[in-house]
Amino acid sequence: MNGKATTTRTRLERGRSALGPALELVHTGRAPTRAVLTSELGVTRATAGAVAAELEALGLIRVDSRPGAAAGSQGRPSHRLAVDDTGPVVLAAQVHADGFRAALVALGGRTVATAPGCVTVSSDPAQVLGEVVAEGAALLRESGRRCVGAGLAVPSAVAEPEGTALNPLHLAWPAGAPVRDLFVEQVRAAGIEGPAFTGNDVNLAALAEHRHGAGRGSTQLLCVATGHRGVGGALVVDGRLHTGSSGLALEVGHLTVNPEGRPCHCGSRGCLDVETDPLAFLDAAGRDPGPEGSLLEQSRDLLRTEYADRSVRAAAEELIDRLGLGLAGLVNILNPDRVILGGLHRELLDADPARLRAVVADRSLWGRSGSVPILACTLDHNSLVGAAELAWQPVLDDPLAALT
Amino acid sequence: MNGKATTTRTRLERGRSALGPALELVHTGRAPTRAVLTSELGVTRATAGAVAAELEALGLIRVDSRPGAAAGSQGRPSHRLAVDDTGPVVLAAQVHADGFRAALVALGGRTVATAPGCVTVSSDPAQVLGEVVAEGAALLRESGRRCVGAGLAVPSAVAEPEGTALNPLHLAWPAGAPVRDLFVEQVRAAGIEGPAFTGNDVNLAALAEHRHGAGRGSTQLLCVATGHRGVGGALVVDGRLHTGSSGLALEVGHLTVNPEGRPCHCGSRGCLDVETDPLAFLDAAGRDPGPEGSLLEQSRDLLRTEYADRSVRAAAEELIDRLGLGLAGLVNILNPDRVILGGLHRELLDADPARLRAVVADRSLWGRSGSVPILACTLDHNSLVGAAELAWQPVLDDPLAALT
DNA sequence: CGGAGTTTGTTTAGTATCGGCACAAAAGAA
DNA sequence: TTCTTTTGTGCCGATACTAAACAAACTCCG
Repeated sequence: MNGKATTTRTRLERGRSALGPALELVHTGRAPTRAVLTSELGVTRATAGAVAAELEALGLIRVDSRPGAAAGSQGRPSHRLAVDDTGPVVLAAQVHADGFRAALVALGGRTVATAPGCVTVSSDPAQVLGEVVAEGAALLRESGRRCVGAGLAVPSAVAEPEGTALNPLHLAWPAGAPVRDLFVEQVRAAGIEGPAFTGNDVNLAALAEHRHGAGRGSTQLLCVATGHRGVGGALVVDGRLHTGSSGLALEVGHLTVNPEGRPCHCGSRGCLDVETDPLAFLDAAGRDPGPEGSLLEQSRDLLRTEYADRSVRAAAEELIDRLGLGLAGLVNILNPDRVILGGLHRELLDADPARLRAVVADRSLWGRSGSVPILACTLDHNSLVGAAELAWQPVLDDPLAALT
Repeated sequence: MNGKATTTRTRLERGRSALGPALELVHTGRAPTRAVLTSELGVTRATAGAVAAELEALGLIRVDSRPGAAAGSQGRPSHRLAVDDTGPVVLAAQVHADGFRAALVALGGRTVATAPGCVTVSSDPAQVLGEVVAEGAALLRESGRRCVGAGLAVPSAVAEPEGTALNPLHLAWPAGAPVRDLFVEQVRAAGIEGPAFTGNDVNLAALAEHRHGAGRGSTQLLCVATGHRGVGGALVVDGRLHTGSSGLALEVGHLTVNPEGRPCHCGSRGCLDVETDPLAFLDAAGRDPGPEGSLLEQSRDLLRTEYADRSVRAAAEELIDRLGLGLAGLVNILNPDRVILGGLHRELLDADPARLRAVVADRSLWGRSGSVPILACTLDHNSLVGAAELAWQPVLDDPLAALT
């Protein structure tokens, strides 16, 4: 079978071209069987069989030819496809306002090991990245797995192609810190194999939700989220992040949603950033930020336990109206087929979904684009999973080239 | 050579895969010689030669092997490539507030025949489209050329996949008119060969500018224009129109650029639509729209001949500031690498480029994304050329399949 | 229980689209 | 003229498929 030990000249350069798409289908759960793989790829059964066999030989997927559960329909049951649990992993890392976290993530977005994370954050990016990579390296040693890449999520816009963090506001890092180079450096220093990538956390969360969460099947996915301070946005078009020409697309924080609103550091007033983040919510509800828990946690607790309180409810409705205005503007410009909200925005959606949807529909230009589904994100640690997606991407693009 | 009269089973289905990219390179002028084609395609000289020969055999391009002008460098001079002037054409049609126009457009965006157009516009879309298609059919008969498709530009958002005009405001057409189907019907009735497509005029103008005008080489091109009433936007990403999930992306007219501004039919105030279009300019300059010429022509005359007038200059500066605010919002969300302005916006840019660039830079989040080049469009009738691009697209995607 | 029908996997043969290589052709430079 | 540089062309083989026939594994129905 596939005596492929012959001359592999062009194989190494271009690979089997259906290999990448096939792996992506299995990776995202869209090809549970070989028969589905055949139709999704639009190739013959012979080709799909060869591709699946080659991916299995690479240790990336498992082809289960045993009968298994009845398929439900008649005809010969199809071989089941699944990512290989014992295959290679990538190192995923995330830095946020309250600490950092490292994890090993297998194909399919499955987290196979997580370090507890840390709550002390230094103002020196190199030190923080060194610590998080060290945790990842420890996980790798324990697991004994092969590592094929690393990804890092940071709460800041990351300029391409330089890989610099332009506004790491709540990390106390210097603006313009070369996070990508620093991360690559630390990964190399720790002896971890494979390429290393860096991206904005909301962008990566959107990527993760598109592949493994509430965004599956969407072709134009808009994601908006707020974690601690400020608001992030992301757009996934046909399965790829829309990063703009220099990685700065979807910086939605300075859409005006309240002309007489709070002053913003950008010089304007009533920006989405300062009108719909957790601090704005606590402020609108007349609460002072307490010492316990992050701003997001305090806001979430308030929304979930004291929603009956008049001031809490009024604050929620005010934020929902502002958020809806911003979303409507984005919907008019981007025309997504799905919107996913994260962080506090997800909590606001849960609190009063009808109100948010009504505001968006009212301010959208046409009924249909205004009736775009607005959903809550569904993955835990979606930025972390998204960082792993970044690292997996070369493998998904060309498995043969990436693993040799 | 290439005795290709054998079995053409898969050829008909998939075509030579480098054929489309090669034709696109010649079409957009990025492959003036066969040597450049070789490097641009990233294939061997042998492959590029075969591809060029096949495109010549199809009657799409001409390969000029005569010495010609000295190449400037040493070595054997490369064969020159050009689109075939005598090859097939597409029918391009445009409907706007002041009339309609039909033309025949060859590869390379060259208009080979134009009908004078008409100034009377009926409120019945079928009648207008029938007349413009009839003019196109007459041009075709005169020219004796082969027609491989037709494209139509309309001043309205066109919903996909239905092909309906959602807001044909200044045509007095009913909202939701099925323009795509009507156009296809008229094209079929006139006996014109090939598929027929319909698109928004600003979208198509952006496509044309990207391929043949000021947008060449851009990977993320933002285009904003205003012709008569209202403002249109378009985004071309990696050479393809970004239409959103249902064709409604880049409907930028209702960005708020002046919270205390003019009321807009959308229910809000100070929208880009009503703050930066020709009517807004005439209003700001204290002039009543006259009976002679379109609003755009009147505005242009005023700007070019009476810019010294205090009221005209003040009006221009007011509109520039509003437009800059809107552009800055779009730049923050889309992060384009180039911005092209059309219609009155182009005139405003010409009137005071420094002011407009300063406003955009000031309201953009980071210096670099704010310093995006802002240029005037360079093509005459760019919507018409864009409509032709739409019709050429199947040929550019797969020349063999499209011509058989 | 057993055949018919259905769906999927596998084998074999064939082919389109390239890459690699050697050589020829057309220019400038020495 | 001769050498060097650059480009075009013919030939061979490899890759990644398709097509078609056959085999396998299940359901359905009598």
